[in-house]
Amino acid sequence: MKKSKAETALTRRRIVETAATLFRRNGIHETGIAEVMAAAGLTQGGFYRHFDSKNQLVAEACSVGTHTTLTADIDAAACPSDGRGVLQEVIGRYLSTEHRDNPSDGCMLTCLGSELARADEDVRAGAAVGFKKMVDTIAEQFRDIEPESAKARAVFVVVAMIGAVTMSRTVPDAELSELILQQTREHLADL
Amino acid sequence: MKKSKAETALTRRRIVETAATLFRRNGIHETGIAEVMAAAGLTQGGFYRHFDSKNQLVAEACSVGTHTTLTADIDAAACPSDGRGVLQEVIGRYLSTEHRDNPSDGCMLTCLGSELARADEDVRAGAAVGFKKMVDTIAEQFRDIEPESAKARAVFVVVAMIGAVTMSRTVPDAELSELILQQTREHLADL
DNA sequence: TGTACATCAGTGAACGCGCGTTCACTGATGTAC
DNA sequence: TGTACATCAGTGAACGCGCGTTCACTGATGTAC
Repeated sequence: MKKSKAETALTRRRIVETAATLFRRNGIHETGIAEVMAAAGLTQGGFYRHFDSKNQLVAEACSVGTHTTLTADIDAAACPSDGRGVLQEVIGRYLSTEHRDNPSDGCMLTCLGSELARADEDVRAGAAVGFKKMVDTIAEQFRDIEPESAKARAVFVVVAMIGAVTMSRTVPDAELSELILQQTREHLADL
Repeated sequence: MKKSKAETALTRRRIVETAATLFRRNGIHETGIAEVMAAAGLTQGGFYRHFDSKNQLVAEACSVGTHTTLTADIDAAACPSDGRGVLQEVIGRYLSTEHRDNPSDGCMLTCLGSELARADEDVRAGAAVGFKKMVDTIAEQFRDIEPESAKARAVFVVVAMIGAVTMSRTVPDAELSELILQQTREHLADL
């Protein structure tokens, strides 16, 4: 059963990406090793050939999985279909009902926010890497102000978006959920 | 060992409040029945005399525990020490390092945000009650605009605050954590 | 180039622990007479 | 008011299940000669 190094690395990456998706969908604690491995087309026994512990997987999945979506969205938004700016497009996508309703394809920070806040420093450091990338990506769009101010403003935009999507997923009242997204879109557009 | 009705009700409330504190500190999944009961000065066996399941406790703890702190803070802020308005005072307290560093005394929505987003509808409904109270409390402070607009604005304020405190707890970088709180304070003050 | 051995990714079962839940039992209080 | 019984909050042990982790084993690939 020995695999080539390239194949092993590929398998490892597949496990991390599968885990990131499942963590987003069901949370870290609710996602078991066996479930991750099965979803990756493997059996649980093989897990420890790639990782020392579940916690190591969590840390990797968080640093890899946090920014992927936003980055992909930025790329897609780089040439927005309508006349709106890139920033509007990114904010609009993040605060969309699609993002709200599809956590497993979405932003990890929103899906795991409060779980990450209580996690090991390793895991939190991984999440922070993703957070900083999000901030930088947004900050780049504030071209008319100084870099320092742009970063500060981007920090606010990112945390407001995270809070908004989290709460829009929490309230069962559909109207209120919409209001949360819409209000956040409007207030952030005013910056 | 039979207790009077009043005593039983008191015990039940103590269990709910103890649970709310532990949930805030360690999360729902990480907090066991036995731990809650021990912290309330009881043994685990008695739990099911008061509740049908852990989930029922979670739902109650969320609806009770979500707004307590903010409400208490509003009351305390009703006569702010310095010249600032009540709104500034409330926002300042929510976005303080004290609140960030003491989750067990703080807002449940921030502590459990992403866990709540994936919870049963019962639990989410309980959390939504708390969320709406927070929004109403903030909206009352926007006296110069129409109630509808005030509510809409308050929704944004609340979700931004929740996102900010959650992320300020996540990033291990102390400077960035401060920046998150400070920027959110400033941007919300501008409303 | 061909052969023999070492490596190690992956398998599938088992272990051990924690946690939600159940249960037989206790004994103080409430209730019926 | 006093007595006998029923109730039920609380105890402490046990059950059963799921999950993280371990382990003996397999067999295809890499490596040494």
